[in-house]
Amino acid sequence: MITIEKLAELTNVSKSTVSKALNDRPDVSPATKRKIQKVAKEYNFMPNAAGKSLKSKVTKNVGVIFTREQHPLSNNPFFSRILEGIEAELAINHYNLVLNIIQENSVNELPRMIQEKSVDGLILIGIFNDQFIEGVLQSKIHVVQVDPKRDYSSFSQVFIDNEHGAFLATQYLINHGHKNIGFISGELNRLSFQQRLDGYLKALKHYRLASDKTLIECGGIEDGYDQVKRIIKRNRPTAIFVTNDLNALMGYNAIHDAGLRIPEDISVIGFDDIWSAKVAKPPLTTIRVYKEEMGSIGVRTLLKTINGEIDSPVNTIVPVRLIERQSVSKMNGI
Amino acid sequence: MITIEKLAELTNVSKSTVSKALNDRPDVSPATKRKIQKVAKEYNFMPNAAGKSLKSKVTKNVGVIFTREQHPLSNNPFFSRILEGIEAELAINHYNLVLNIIQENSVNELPRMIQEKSVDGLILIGIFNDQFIEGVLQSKIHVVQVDPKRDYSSFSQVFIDNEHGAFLATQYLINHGHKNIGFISGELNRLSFQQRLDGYLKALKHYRLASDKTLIECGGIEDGYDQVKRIIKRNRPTAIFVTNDLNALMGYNAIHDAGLRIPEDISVIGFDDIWSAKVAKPPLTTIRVYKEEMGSIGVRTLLKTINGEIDSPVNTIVPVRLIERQSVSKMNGI
DNA sequence: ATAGGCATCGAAACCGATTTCGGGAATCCT
DNA sequence: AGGATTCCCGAAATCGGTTTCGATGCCTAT
Repeated sequence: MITIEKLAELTNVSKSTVSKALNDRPDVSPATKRKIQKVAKEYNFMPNAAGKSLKSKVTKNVGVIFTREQHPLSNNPFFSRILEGIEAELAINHYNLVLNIIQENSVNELPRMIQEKSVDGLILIGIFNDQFIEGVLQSKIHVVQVDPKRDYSSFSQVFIDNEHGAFLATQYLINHGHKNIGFISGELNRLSFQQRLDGYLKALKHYRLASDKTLIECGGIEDGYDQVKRIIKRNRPTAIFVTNDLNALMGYNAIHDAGLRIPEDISVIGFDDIWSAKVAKPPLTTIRVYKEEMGSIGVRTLLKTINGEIDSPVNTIVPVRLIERQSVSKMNGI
Repeated sequence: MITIEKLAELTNVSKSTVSKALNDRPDVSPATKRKIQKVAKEYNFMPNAAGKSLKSKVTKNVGVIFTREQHPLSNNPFFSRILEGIEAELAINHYNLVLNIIQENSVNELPRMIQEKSVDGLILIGIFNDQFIEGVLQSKIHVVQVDPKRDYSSFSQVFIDNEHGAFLATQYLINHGHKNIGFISGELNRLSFQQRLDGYLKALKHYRLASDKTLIECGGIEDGYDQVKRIIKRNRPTAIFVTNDLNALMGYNAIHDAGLRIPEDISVIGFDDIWSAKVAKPPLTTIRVYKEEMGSIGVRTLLKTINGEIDSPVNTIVPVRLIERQSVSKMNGI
């Protein structure tokens, strides 16, 4: 492998001049600049990463940290989509992506890449304990949080428009004549679920429907099957808004097992628009979340703060959209 | 951030001694070793990655490269599972994971991480063109290929036991009384599909059933819906072996649209065991592939070759298992 | 002709680690 | 006691870049 030193010999200049030529610095004559760049290309020269970052303090790496709960992350359909968005955006900006997956509430030390100073910035997705956040904060590294489960005001954040999405979903059910609408979600201490509940309640209020606590099922062991089962037994709704597709599809089975049909007996609407939603029987009407875009936006704002174009945290909200399929029916008279 | 130089001042020794103490070299007295390590822990010292790898030539990074076709990789349910397996195994071995996703047949240059010498080894998943392979080869970097689509004999490889899995699936259908068994797969130039076809044919031969070309549908635009549709129209089988779950589930819809029931009219068996297979209606009987394990094995053999414990390529085949669910029925008389 | 200014280049320091090698002190052997 | 080992330790070189700053040569203005 060729080094800058060898290039200097080949072109009969000093290695400082080579460095300056390759970085297009002003104090090199256009002629020698061209000469050096030509030879560099010829020999397929690429500066050694370690040498470069040792002095310059920039690594051109960004760390991406996901947290998982018990279950493998792969079950989270957001994971790969967001990751792919992040990867693509980093690639076109010539940054490397260093991936880390950590246990949600493991109190282990900071990832090595932070302590070793081998990343210029960090993208966080998931739930992090205070100790972790504290450590990141005092490492002075640039951070943006994607789809935060709590409000981390010290970082730039990329949000899903949860409230609006939930509003759309609920509104859609209402417009189809449903008045008895169930709501199912995970723990409300996850920001996104709280916001989706807010959107649901807002839509009910807007259309002057009473909200009913027996129609709402949040948290506990988040299992669409059991949640749907309970809500059907307690107060038979004509439609259920399950705030993520994974549980909506598990809810499908609960509905079938109760001897009911979708959407004739019960309508279901989801949130996320994962792949399985499309091939489910019946295909699930849901709120689409632009996952790749979230990753891409996260990267773009991170790079801006790395480059000093942003000095204080900025929050951005990415829109959602209702995808109409076949899991919602019109009620009588509509 | 504290450096080795500062540590030297704090402990009143030279920085060479500090380095040796922290790396547990023999020529430092136990006493000073303890002293230095204590202070290092106290100040939370972590050696700078760039400085370390510049001289020592080891980066403690491994590159992971996936290829994708047109579709986003996220649609490939193997992606996240294998990746997660890789991540976990790298993490416990204190390696960083640098992720790259490239277009399947883009002739672009080698990923920067290779040219910059910022990884100690490479894990490849997918299809790579010859130019790429050539580049990797002459970069002298250590490589292992996971689930290869062709036989890259110059690298260590981790295979799925495709042939045996296909044999198991076909055998299972035969044991349930099916004689007219369809086979659907992607292009046979993908090694895994060829091997699955081999297993299918082997099982037919073993049970003395004739194979029938009109029952076999490989490649083209790989779309389970159309493939199943065609095969049903051409030669109505009582069971179909679709060699990946994704297409098997799309095939479900084709069967339904033809007015047929699963498994009463047509049995279906898949391959891969993706998440959706479990929640489909009916739940899909399939061959489980241990995806995390493949990633983990890939990493382990890579690290072994990095450490010089392996000098020539080694292939490992990871077993599969039949997961019995409800998409296959017994034929009359069984 | 001389001073000042500008463009171009290179020597050397530097970044933070590892590693080599030589020297001094302590210990061993006869 | 004297020589040979062994044990510890540090000075300095090294890895591959970047950056500072001074030197040189040429051009211009006076």
